[in-house]
Amino acid sequence: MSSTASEGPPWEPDAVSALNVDFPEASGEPSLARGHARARRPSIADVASFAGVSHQTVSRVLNKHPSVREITRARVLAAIEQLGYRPNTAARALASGRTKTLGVVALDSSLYGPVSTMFGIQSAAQRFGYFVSVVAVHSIDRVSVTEALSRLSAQSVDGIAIIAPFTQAHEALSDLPTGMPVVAVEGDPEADMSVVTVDQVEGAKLATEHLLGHGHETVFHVAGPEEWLEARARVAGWREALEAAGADVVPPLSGDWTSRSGYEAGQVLAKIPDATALFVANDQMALGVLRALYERDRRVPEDVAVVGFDDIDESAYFIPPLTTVRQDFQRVGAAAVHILVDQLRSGTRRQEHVVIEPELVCRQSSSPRSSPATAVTRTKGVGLG
Amino acid sequence: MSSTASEGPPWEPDAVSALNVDFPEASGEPSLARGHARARRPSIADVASFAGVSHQTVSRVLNKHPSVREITRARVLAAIEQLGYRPNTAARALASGRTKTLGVVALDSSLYGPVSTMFGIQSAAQRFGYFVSVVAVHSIDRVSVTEALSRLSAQSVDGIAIIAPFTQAHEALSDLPTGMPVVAVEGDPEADMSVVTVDQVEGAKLATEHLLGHGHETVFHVAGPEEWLEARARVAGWREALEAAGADVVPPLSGDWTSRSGYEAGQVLAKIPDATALFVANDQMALGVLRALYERDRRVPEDVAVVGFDDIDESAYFIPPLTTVRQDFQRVGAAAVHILVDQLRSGTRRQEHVVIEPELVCRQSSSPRSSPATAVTRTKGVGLG
DNA sequence: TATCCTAGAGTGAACGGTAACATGCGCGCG
DNA sequence: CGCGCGCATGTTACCGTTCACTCTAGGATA
Repeated sequence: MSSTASEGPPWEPDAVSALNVDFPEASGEPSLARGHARARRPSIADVASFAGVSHQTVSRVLNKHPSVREITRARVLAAIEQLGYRPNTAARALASGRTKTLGVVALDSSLYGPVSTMFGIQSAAQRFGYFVSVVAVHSIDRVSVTEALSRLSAQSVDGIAIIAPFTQAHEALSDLPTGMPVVAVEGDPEADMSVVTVDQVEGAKLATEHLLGHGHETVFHVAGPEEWLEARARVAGWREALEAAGADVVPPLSGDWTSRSGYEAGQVLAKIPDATALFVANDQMALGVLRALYERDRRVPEDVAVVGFDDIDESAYFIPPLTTVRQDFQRVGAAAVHILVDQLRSGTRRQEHVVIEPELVCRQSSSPRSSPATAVTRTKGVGLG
Repeated sequence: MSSTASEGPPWEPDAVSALNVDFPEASGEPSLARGHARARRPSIADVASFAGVSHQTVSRVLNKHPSVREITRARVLAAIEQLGYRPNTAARALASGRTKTLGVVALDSSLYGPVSTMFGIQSAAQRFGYFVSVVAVHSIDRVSVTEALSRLSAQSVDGIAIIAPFTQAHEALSDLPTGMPVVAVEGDPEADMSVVTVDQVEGAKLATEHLLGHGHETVFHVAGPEEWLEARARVAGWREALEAAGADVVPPLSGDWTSRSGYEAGQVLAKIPDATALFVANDQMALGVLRALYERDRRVPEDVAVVGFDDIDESAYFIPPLTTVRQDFQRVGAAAVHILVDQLRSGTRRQEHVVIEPELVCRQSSSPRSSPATAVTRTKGVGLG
């Protein structure tokens, strides 16, 4: 009768039913609890006998097998709805070997990049009907990563994403079962596995060229920890841009991503008269740098221009608002999931390298001071070159 | 013979074996991959026949059943080690009904508090041998939360923690199957379920009293969004402190936790000459406030004293360094997991309310300016009363 | 018209564990 | 000395799906 509703069972991630916010509150069918009937959850067999078909037919409907007559399909779906049936993931996993779960290895820190990436992965996975199981590691030594992978593999996840931008992480991956799809997020593009990265080199170039374009002789750099691939790539991009412009390359200072380390680097840089343009490898450190400059009465941007990296939410409200390089972590996460799902579907294990382009966001910290009101709201990359 | 090694199988979270970083690299037993033998993973039956016992005996060893002779136990463990056996979680879940997985409903944002809590939960869960499955929600309307719970319940997690500090979240919980242990993190202490909270009222009082102690007539407040219980509790604590001191209660402004909203509030407050002391409901907003005050040439702390809430990593490097209230999210997460695991073990569903005390961290933004060097490093709550 | 193929449906056996019950054996007790 | 009890172990039945077959009817093909 009312065949206008979306096809397929209600728990499936389905673009149509996702939009269908038509919530029949008054309906007799309770959403999660079976209400008064304290019996066990209905199984596929219950559905089968209720619909008058074999359990296998129900299974076929559930898995969208083509050779099921439309009328039968409808009867089964009706039975499913009636009984409030939900498939048992454990049983499904046992029988099929697939868990519909992706594992994520994430660094146990509130760093903006990793966290945003994790949520990006989570939301993309959800769209594809996958669960996400997170294992956090305190540090990315090989032992920790191996142990994390071991946990995930014990849980027999279908695929693994590692947000652990270290070379060591790649080594640990080598002793994973070979069948398991893996993607390294912000990993080494040279590694022999699928990788999703933001083009850090390009981002660093954008930042450096932007500063050079304002007439600075050269650009000083506060780098991230050497173990981080991102930190290295940003150094490389910065160096390339300087060399291309024939500018001096002053050895970079290096921090550990924290505001504290940025502050310390800033204290050094504030004493160098020539340091009129700074490219800082992330926004947190840039905050520390700004503070150090402020304490030494070096005005930003008049005396020193500063550019950060990441575009954290707060950077538009630093003093002064920070010019920075934005990375679209949502897309990074989505790309990672795409790769895993593709490999899962096709069964192939080809290596894919997705590169996402960053974007320069110009604010006051790198340009002659303009009126505050406009400067604060103007966050899109308005070229000043 | 060599009974000095840790008891029990190697994958178990075991304090002893966790410390045992004695990594026999040269051992013939591959850690994850079965190496050349491309056969399927060994099952409990393989272990049983290898050890010359029944599969049930193996199961008993795995589950630490008491009545297994020591010698048998050793034989089984040896077989397990030999074959590199790892239990199949899906099969275990199917047979036992328990998945050893905790579900976490988290807000899809990089807000410091929720993220830190999530990692706190993750690491505590890991200690207890539980996996963590995360479902992110974009907002905490009832529909989103219900859907998130539905996903977790489909995955048949053993227990659920909700980091969603809204009253609506509680409503959604009501249609969960009644058997499922649930804990609300930063939830409503009045709700009829287990709750872990930081004492927000107390934290707000600390902040307010601190400011009053510096001789300010009254304290203005920039609150968080009204839907957030934490925001409300902070308002309540602030109000209580003011009333206890007989100070005026000026209606609070309210923001949405972002620096932007703090900036907007700050623009208003900067115009009010009486506003010499501000308590801002989180550090991000405080950043925006500081910036607005800076633009209007209101000096902090000389003209206006500011106190934030959360103690994010960056707040020590704001201009000036921010006095704020620290919450120990690691402990919050641990407490939440404790409650769930307790309920799981005992089978009871008693309500527990754990309250964690916050701590005031004094920095320059609220006190007469001292020398920068000491002020930056002094982060512990040094009373200035 | 006899034969083959295919769509649609059913049957029984995995999948890898846990749980309940059965068995054998040594030992204390009336 | 027979009985019952508890320990150590084995046997068998699930748990809820998917998978590899089988079966059947009807249409195309020769």
